[in-house]
Order: sequence, then C-alpha cells, then structure tokens
Amino acid sequence: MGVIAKGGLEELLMECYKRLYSHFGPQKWWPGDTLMEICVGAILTQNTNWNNVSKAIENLKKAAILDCSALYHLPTEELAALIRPAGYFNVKARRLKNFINFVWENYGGSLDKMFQTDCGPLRQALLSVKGIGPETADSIMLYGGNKPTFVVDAYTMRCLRRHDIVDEYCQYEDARRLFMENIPQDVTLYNEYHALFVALGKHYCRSRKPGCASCPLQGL
DNA sequence: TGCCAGGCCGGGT
DNA sequence: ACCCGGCATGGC
Repeated sequence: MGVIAKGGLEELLMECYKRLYSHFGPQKWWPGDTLMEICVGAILTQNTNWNNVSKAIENLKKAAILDCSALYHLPTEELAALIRPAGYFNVKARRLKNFINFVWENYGGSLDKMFQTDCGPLRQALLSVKGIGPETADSIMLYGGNKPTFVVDAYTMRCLRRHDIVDEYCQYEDARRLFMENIPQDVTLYNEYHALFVALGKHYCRSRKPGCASCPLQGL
C-alpha cells in the first residue's frame, strides 16, 4: 500500500542515491559536535530552517547549558527564551524538556547509555515522548546513535511521489519500510541518503509541481 | 512582501 | 484511521 513502482526497487533506489551523490557530493551530516547537540537540533529543526536552529543552538552553547543536567534544571520559560530564534519556542521548550526528562529518568541523564538500547525498543521509547514523532526519533537514532534507521522527511516524500515511486496514500512508515526493505541497512548509506534528499529539496523541487529543470533525478 | 522551513500534537470527523 | 488548525522566527 503506497508503493507504485514494481520490481527493481533496489536498483531504482540505489540509482537515485548514486545520482544525488554524484550531483551534490558527500554531505557529512549531522551538523553538531556532541550527542546532546544532535538530539536538541533534531527537535528544534521540526518544520524549521536550519539557519534559525543554529542561532538557538549558539545561545544554548554560550549559556553553557547544552548538557542533560543543565537542561534538566533549567526552567522551561528560560529555555524558551534561549531557543526563541528557532520558532515555536514555547512548544519546543516543552518538547525539549520532555526529552530531557526521558533521558534523565530512564538513562540517568546519559545519552551514551540511551544509545546502548537496541534500535527497535529505542524507537518505540522515543516515540512515546510527547513532541518526538517518527522523523525526529529516526534522526536522533541515525545521526546521534548510529542506528540503521531511515529518516523520511517532507522532501523525501515529495520526491518519491513526484517520481511515481509511491502514491498519495503513502505514509511515513510506508516510505521508511520502502527503503529499509529494499536497500542495505547501512548507517553510512542512510546517513548520506537522507542528507542528500534535503540538499535536493533545498536546491530544486520546492513547489509541488513536477518538472524542475536540471534536476539530477530527471527521468528516474 | 508574502511564503516557507529537515514536524508534531490535540480535537474533531 | 485521517484531516486540520495551531505553533513563530528569520531569510529570500
């Protein structure tokens, strides 16, 4: 359900990857030095331009509170003020707090310990945190924990639909399974692939209509 | 200058 | 099970 393209799915998806990689080169994601920075960035970038997110992260760095204990003890209102440039600062402050409380209570505030959890159980646990949906959970696991889970985003979905690989009914989990069941479950591959979809989305195909000239995926 | 960015939740159907 | 409004700043 959702997938249109029949047969040769592995070749198709790998050809897509090859073209994106040749066109944009390695992306070397995630932009972030520490595990906490990656997790916080994943939440802050929800429906938000990364440029705004980096301003918010800078504020947290300057205030020296980009670690679990500091974030745990910081009042939500003060957190909201610091992350203001990232937009939706009130909801995102609560979402960050929910995540921090989750790490604090279940893993003693240690992200290293959190990432020792197996992929499947960790994904379920993260999804139970209010404010962490499938894309955020998969981003945290792939880019923070080096877990082989595929991150689907709006760009990915648009691209799959535009090239008639899936239909309009394809949901997040359908698209994720499409990749994970048809191309190798390799962390480096998944890391680059998602980042390349974002690069594609930024440069091309911003509209909902097909037919952007010089798109590297023309005729896929 | 309006539109949109690397979503998610809660309430209503 | 979907559908939709709300959340908000900064860059082009």
